[in-house]
This record gives sequence, C-alpha cells and structure tokens, in this order.
Amino acid sequence: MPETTPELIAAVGDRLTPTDRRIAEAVLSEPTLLAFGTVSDLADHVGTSRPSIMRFANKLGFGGYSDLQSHVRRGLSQRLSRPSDRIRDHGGVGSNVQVALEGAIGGVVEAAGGERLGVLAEPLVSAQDIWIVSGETSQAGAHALASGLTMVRPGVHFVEEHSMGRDLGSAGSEDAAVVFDFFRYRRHSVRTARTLARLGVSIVAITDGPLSPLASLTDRWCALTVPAIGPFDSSVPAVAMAELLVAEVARQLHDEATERIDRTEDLWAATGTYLV
Amino acid sequence: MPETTPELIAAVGDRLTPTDRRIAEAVLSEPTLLAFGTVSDLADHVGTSRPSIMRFANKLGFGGYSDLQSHVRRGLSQRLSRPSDRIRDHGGVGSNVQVALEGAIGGVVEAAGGERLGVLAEPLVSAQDIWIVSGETSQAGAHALASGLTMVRPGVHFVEEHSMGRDLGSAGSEDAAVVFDFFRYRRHSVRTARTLARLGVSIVAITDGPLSPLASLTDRWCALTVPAIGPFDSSVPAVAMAELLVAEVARQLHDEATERIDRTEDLWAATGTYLV
DNA sequence: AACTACCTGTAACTAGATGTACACCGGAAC
DNA sequence: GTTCCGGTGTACATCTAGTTACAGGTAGTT
Repeated sequence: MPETTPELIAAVGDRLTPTDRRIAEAVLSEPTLLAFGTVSDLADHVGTSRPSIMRFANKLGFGGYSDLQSHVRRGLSQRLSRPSDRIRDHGGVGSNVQVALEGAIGGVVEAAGGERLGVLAEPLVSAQDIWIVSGETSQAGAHALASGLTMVRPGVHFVEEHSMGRDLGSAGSEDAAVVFDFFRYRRHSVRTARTLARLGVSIVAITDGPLSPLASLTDRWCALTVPAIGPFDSSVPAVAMAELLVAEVARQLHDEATERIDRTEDLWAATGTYLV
Repeated sequence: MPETTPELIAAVGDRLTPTDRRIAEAVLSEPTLLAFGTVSDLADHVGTSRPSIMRFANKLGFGGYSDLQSHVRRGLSQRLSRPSDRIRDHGGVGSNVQVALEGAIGGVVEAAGGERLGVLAEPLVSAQDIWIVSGETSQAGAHALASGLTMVRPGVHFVEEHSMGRDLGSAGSEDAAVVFDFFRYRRHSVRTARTLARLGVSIVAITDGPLSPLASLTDRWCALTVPAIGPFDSSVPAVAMAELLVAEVARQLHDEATERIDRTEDLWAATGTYLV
C-alpha cells in the first residue's frame, strides 16, 4: 500500500486522464494544496471543475476528497512533529535519565537555533547593567549566567530575594534583565520581572513555554523542557542555556571580553587562586 | 508582530481564562490540531464548546477561527517548503555544542553507573552535617547540590570562601563533604578539602580524573568530562551529577525525605511562594 | 447579602463545503 | 451516418463548518 502522495499518484500514473494529470502536477508541486485546500481551491488552481477533483481522489483509491485529504494530513503530521517529540516517542519516557537529559539538551539547542540565540543575547551585549532573577529549579542556571557574564562584561547583578528593593533602585531603560523560572513559577521572580519590565528594562525570559507568565512580558523568551531527576526538576537545561548565552555575548563582545578575561586571569595569577 | 503559534500565545498569555489555557496547551502539544482541525475537533479534544475556541482565536488577535488557521497554515507551508533551512538550523548553531553536551551527559551517567552512585551518595545519607565546597566552573553544580540536598535532609552547608574558617568550625568525623573542582583546581577548594579530610570528614569528590588532587583524598570520587561552550568550561556535567546524587539520597532516605519535602511544601503554600 | 462582571455553554443561523445525478461533447467503431 | 463511450462541466441536495446571540452560573466585591 503506497503511503506518500507521489507514491499514490505513481501507482495509478498510467490511468490518468489529461485533467487528472494537471491535478497531479499541481498537488505534487504544491504539497500544501492537498493538505489545506478545499475541492474548490484545487479546482480553481488547476483550472477545472470540482467533480474532476472528486474523480481524481476516487482514482487514487479513496472514497472521496475528504479521505484523500485525511491521508495526506496524517503523513504531514509525522513530518511536522518536532524532533524532540520524536525522541520522546521512541525512547522510554522518564525511566532513563540519560534519554531525558539528552532530550533536554536537544531542546535547548533547538530553542537557541537559527537566529534565536542572537536575539536573546542582544540586550545582554548592549545593556548598561544586567539584572539576573531566578526561581527555584533554575537557580543553578542563574548562577551560571551571573558568573559567566561577569567574566566577559561589567555591570552584572544577581538579584537576591531579600534585597530586591535596594538592588533594583538604579535599574532603568538602559538595562537588561534575564529572568529564569519554570512551572510553579515563584511569585517573587514573576513580580520582580513585571516590575523591571515596567521600569523599561529589556527582559529576556528563560522559561518553560508560551503560557508562562514571563513569556507575556517580552518577545525575547525561550522555552526549555525540564526533565525530572528523581523527585526534583533538573536545572541542566537552564544551565546549558545560560552557558550558550554567555558564549554568544562573549562572541559579540569579542575584544572587550577577551581584555576583561585577561585582566581576570592576571588577577587570579597574582593572587595564586589556582594551583596551575 | 509575533509569527509562530507559541509566540502568539505568549503575547497574550496573561489574559487567558482557564478554558483558554486548556486550549492553548492542546494546540501547543499538538501543532497539527490548529492547522488541520476544525473548531469542533478542537472543542472536542479540549473538552469545551465551539464558542470558546472562537473567543480564543479572537483573543489572539484574529477575526475568527478561519483567520487563525490560515495564519498557522502559512507558517507551516514555509517550514514544509524549505526543509534545507531546518537542517541548516540544526547544524549551524549547535551541532557541536549538542554533541559535546550529550557526550558529557553520557559520561556523567557512566560515572554514576552500576553501584557507583550508591557509593558516592552513601556518606550523604548517613552524615550528620554536609559541607559543600566548589571551584569555579563547578559552582553551579555545588549550588544545585546544596539546594537539592537541603530539600531532603538537614545540616547542609555551602562553604563560602570568605567565611570558611567560621563555617568549618564544627566539622568532624560524623560529617561528609562534597567537593567539586576541575582542572586548574582552585587552591581554596583543594586546601579546604584537605583540611576537611584531616578532620576526619568523609570526602566525596566530583572532579575530572584520577590525577586530580581531590581524587587522592578519598576513594569516593568520580571523573566527569567537561566540554567547552564558547570560551568557558561547561558546568552541565557537574550539575547533572549533583542532581543524580540528590535523587539517590532522596531515594535512600525515602520516608524522611518525603516528610521533609512535605513540610517544605506546606511552608511554601503558607507563604504563597509559588503562583500555583 | 446583593450585586456586578465575567466566563462558559446551548441553541440558532448562515455560508460554504462535499458529494451526486445528469447533460454535453468529442472521437472511434460499426 | 449513426451509435457508443470515456471525459468533462453544470446544477442540485445535503451536511457540516464557522459564527453569533443569549442565558445560566460563579467568583469576587461592595
């Protein structure tokens, strides 16, 4: 039994009338026509009548146009499902920690793909000061970001819950903030993010999906999938994303960043911080 | 102007009613529902009525469901017509990073494999107090361990460099210490670890190989491979190992840990720490 | 305790979809 | 020349889609 559209057409290719053939060419060159279009759309596009489309569907072995369309859509659904989902489908879900973590890493890379990483990092390059806010399962990510960013640029501040008021006194529209938080969003981090947004600070949100309260604050957000390790949520994705952000900022600030790193290295050497 | 479905939803995420939210979750987890499905399909799938779907579409800024569906279909058509772009996306940004991180995860799982995780975690189960020490690239791991262990047992202390003397005053042979450090071992962490070892504290070392100065202090050590992300070393392996340790301790302390977690949850609920 | 505002679902309407019956047209065979 | 037949378009019936109007219920407020 043939599956894809070209296979279906090829199977009856020798029994097609001229009009059938024009229809076939159209659906082959524009796959979405069959998936999305109505009988009328197709007929207009090909320059024929609706019943011809019907007969075409019948000739391919379907009871009607609806059946043909359903078949095509099922095929597309598989292609459209995201790679990470496919991994999840194949591997056992939570049983294997390695599969879960590698899936999460894949999700991070996907979320940072294309131009996305640059978009997320942009405010961190140009901002005067940077404020970092985090919830519970994301603290490790926030720490990694704070420590990494401090290595490549000045003005990085970690906003502690107890000293929030004092810390944010000087925040303004020249600044940027990175907010980490995931499901069971911590009230404090969301409130802080809202406050910062109201002050005109550019918000970069690392969170778990578009339904997150953080995602509605800014266009610069990304969604990570958070696997569970034992009873707790993993902070591995948050940390990985933080490190990607640091790497991107370092890349863009290249000269300034290397100078700053060198200075830090000199300081470490002078104070004998490291053994080697 | 937002383009993709998640972006559309995020833009109005804070103005969604409970039913809207269920709809959003459905269309996010099953992207083809919006592209292919009818209003009735969606309503049935979510367990709501057709008008609610309509209001959802309106809230997203469309005149009706048809407009929303057209928008989604346009987006999908682009993805379908240019598969080469998607390949480039996955290859360009992070295939190297992805391979490196997944390799590191594999190393962590291997290092914790067999009985090894139990051996490493054993002192953390029975110790009276736990001291956590870390170097530079491992701080995120140390933080993750400290925060996770605190959730499942008492007496967990993060040893800060500046307050080391005071912190360690009460350390003794009933205690355990987890030391994170990797190449270019930080003088402070190594010295602290030696001091603790001399006090009779059981040392658990998370480091990078048998040649590490930490590995010579104890039999309970494990070696992780640390990949580079941009100019810096990744703390992802350290974080992953920390989380495995927490999970193992939680498993062994099952009753005590659940009780403690419950108490913490109650406290969070009472103080309204979380949004949900 | 009453009120208000806002979700939410039921029911009705309209438009456009699919599918079918039928008529037309061209060419080939008797 | 007439007849048959596959291919095609027209017209119609039916059904389901999207949409809108309205009423019931609920939560929060005064």
